This record gives sequence, C-alpha cells and structure tokens, in this order.
Amino acid sequence: MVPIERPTVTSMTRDALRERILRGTYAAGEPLRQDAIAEQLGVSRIPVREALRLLEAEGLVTFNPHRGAIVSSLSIAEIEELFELRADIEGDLIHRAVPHMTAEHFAAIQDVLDAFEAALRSENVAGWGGLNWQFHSMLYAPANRPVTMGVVQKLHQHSDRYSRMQLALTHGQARAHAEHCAIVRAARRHDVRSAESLLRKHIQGAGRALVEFLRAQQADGASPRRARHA
Amino acid sequence: MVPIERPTVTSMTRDALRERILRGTYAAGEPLRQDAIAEQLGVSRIPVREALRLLEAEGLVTFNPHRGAIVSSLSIAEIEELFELRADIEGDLIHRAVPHMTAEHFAAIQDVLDAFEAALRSENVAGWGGLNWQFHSMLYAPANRPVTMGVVQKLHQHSDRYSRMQLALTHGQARAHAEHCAIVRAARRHDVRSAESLLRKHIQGAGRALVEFLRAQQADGASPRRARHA
DNA sequence: CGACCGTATATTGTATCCAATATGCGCCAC
DNA sequence: GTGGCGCATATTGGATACAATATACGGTCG
Repeated sequence: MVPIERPTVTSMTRDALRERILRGTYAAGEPLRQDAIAEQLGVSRIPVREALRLLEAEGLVTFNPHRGAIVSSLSIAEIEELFELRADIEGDLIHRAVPHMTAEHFAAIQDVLDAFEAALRSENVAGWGGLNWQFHSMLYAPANRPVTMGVVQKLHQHSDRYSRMQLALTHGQARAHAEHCAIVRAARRHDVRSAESLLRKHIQGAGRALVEFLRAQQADGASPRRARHA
Repeated sequence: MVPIERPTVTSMTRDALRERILRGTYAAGEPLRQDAIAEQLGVSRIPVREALRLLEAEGLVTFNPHRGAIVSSLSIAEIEELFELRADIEGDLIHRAVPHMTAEHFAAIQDVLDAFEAALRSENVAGWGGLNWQFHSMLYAPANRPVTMGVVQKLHQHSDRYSRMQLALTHGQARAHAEHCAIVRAARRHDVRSAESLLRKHIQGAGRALVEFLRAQQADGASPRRARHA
C-alpha cells in the first residue's frame, strides 16, 4: 500500500512550474523571478523558492547565487548523450525485467498502451509525457531495481521535455507507439534479446530524431538565448 | 574557467549536514528536527529547510510531509543494486575515457593517488571520501560525458556513505588503493579492456565486501531502527 | 476493560519583513 | 571621449512570526 499524496503549497507550486517548463511556457535560459511567480500563483515566495530548489534537483532549473534561477538547458551534445545513457540503462533494465513478466504485468502495460493510443487520436500532447513514462516504468518494474529506476525517472524527465516538442511537430508519436507495441510483443514471447534490442533502437532513434530536429531548428537562426546548465 | 564559489548560509548548512550524515553523526532513519539543527548551527530554519531539500535531491534524506525529514537509508538489496549500477555505468565511462587520456591526465591522476596514499598512511578517513570521488571522476573526465558524470556523482555520494564505515573498519582502503593503481597502469598501456575489467571488479568487489559487512553487522542483532527511503 | 474520540502539544508549512548582494546608470577624472 | 568609481534599484537570501497539520495522551462511552 502506497501512502496517500498529501499536497502542500510547495508541491503544487513545483508541479505547476514543472508543467510550464515541460510545456515550454518558460523557455530554456529564461530567468524565473520568484516574486513574479509567487504573485501569479497566489502564494508567497517561500514555497516558490522551495519548489525551484526541487526542480533544480530534477535538473530542470539552475540556480546562480544572488542572481536567481533560470530554466536549464542542455547542449545538443548533452541531449545526444542523455539518450545514449538511457538506451544503455534501460536496455539493461528490460533485459532483467522480461523474464519476470507475468500476465498481470502485460495486462497493465496493455492498458497504458491503449490510453496512449487514445491520447494519440485526440492529439492530447500534454498527457503524452506522463503516459510515456508510465509505459516505460511498467516495462521495467518486474526487474525490481528501485535505485536504477530512480535514475531513469530523472533522465526521462529531462528527455521528455525535449521529446515533447519534437514529437508534437514531427508526428513521432505514432512511430513511438508502434515501437512500443513491437517491444511488448517481443516481451510477450519472452524474447529477451529482441525486446532489449528493440528498446535500445527505440530510444536511440528518438534521440537521433530529436537531435536532427534541434540542429535544423538551430540552423534556422532561431537560436534562443543560450544558458548552459551548471 | 569555473565560476568562483560564493557561499551562502544555505550551502554551508547543506555541507555541514551532509558531512554529518556521511560521517554517521546522524544515523540512518534518524529524524532531523529543523529547529534543533537551526539552533545548533546558529541559523534560522529557512536555510535548514532548503539544505534538507538539497540533500533530499542527493538522496541522503527523505521528506515526509508534515512529519519532517529523516536520514534515508537503503536496504541491503538496494546497496547491492547501487554498486552493480555503478559498475555498469562507470565501466562504460572508462571504456570511453581511456583512448582520450593524455600525459596531463595521468599526471593529475597520479597526484590524487599520491594524496590518497598519504591519507591512507595518516588514517585520514574523512578525506578519503573526497579523494576517492576525485580519483574516479578524473579517470572518467576524458570521456567527456557530463550528463553521465552527474549521475555517477550522485551514485558515489550514496555509496561513499556506506563505504566509509566498511573501509574504515576492514582496512579496505589499502586494497582499494592497490586496485586504483592497477587500473591506472592498464590505462597507461591504453589497454581499454583491462582497465574496464579491473574497474568493474573494483566496484563490484567493494560492493560485495560492503554487503557482507552489513549482513554480518545485521546478524549481530545490532539492527538500528529501519526507515526506508521513499 | 477496551476502543474510540477529542484535545493538547510538538513540529512542520507559509507569510511577512528586513538585510545582503548584484546589476546598471551616471558622474567624474584623466 | 573613455575608463573607472560609486550610488541607486531590483532581486534574492535570511530571520521572525503565525497558521496548519500530525502525534500522543487522557477521558469517556460501550
């Protein structure tokens, strides 16, 4: 049994800010003025500061002492690395998970896949990020590797932020969904090697597509202000 | 050029608390009363709270809404997993790093090794943790993988906490030092496979020794209060 | 005699207020 | 005219004070 979520102003502020950063409402490199945010959300600055610190921990925000927080951004090289790292770690996870998968696991995974397809049809971009993580985490859950899962969740947080824009613009969601289904089919056959290989290709492919997209965008001269992540 | 460190009360509080947790002054599962800490350090509760949040991000403490923070602890299974994960990620890092190592890298690494040996002789347990991370991070730096390095640093933070007690009590430091030297020798030969293999064994061995140590300690009935990490 | 409910206390969560620091502009000297 | 110094302002960092929530104890009812 999991303890019920008891929301505090800080946690709600954190969620609100995270959503805005992920949606791109606050662009990368943009400064996050504490009092402005506090006023917008109708709270005091204290929970805003704590929320920003939490987001710093998640890597979404970077603090400069006495100068405030900015939306952190990764260089294209770092994004590339991020997806390579994910492919490695998650490949290992699914490798460990597949042998332990039961009918219940597959049923739960199928539910998420269905929800994903529904979101795809209704073009619900916002819901996509959450469902994607749900899918991946359920896929790895049978591996029973809580520490690794914690790491992966943070990496996902980062990559989702960039994935969202790319997928929304290039119709990558349909492809992602198809690849998800293929991975699950391999897992159902208990074909460990195929499942791992498909997953790795899935992640690497998404990374490559994203990097390509970003390079093209950058070449357009639409270079937003740069602000490197500490 | 790296921006100079501009200390704030929050960051100093964070460092003080981290040191205490790492040293074991605050045992695992122990509740961290904000006002008590604030009074001890002669600051108000605000920086204490922020420091605790930062440490939460590092995984050293766990927050329970309205019930406060406790020193987080990992189960033995999780510690085992932690070291396996480290072996995987760091193995990959050194694999990438060795081909790019230059004479300057080796010189810098040798300095750390020497400092390590000095610390070993003077039985400076406190300095050990920092030097160990310095050694490992310099070993991986030529791989130029900043995102992965960030992940690894956090994993080290965790494992160092447990390593310290084990190494201090079982004279594992000498062995660790010898293994470090062997890894560097392989790297100097540009023998990628050996370096990676030695590193993996180094980490896995440390993990196994630690787990053994913890199991023995636990069997002694000296089981401290359990408080699982969320 | 036991279980449940209410209140009292301790602790965290949040707001308001003050201090310290960074940035930008204008003035002055050279 | 240009470079540097100093003040003004905006913004964050920190302290104090207050509100909300959780735990524990004791009383009461079944």
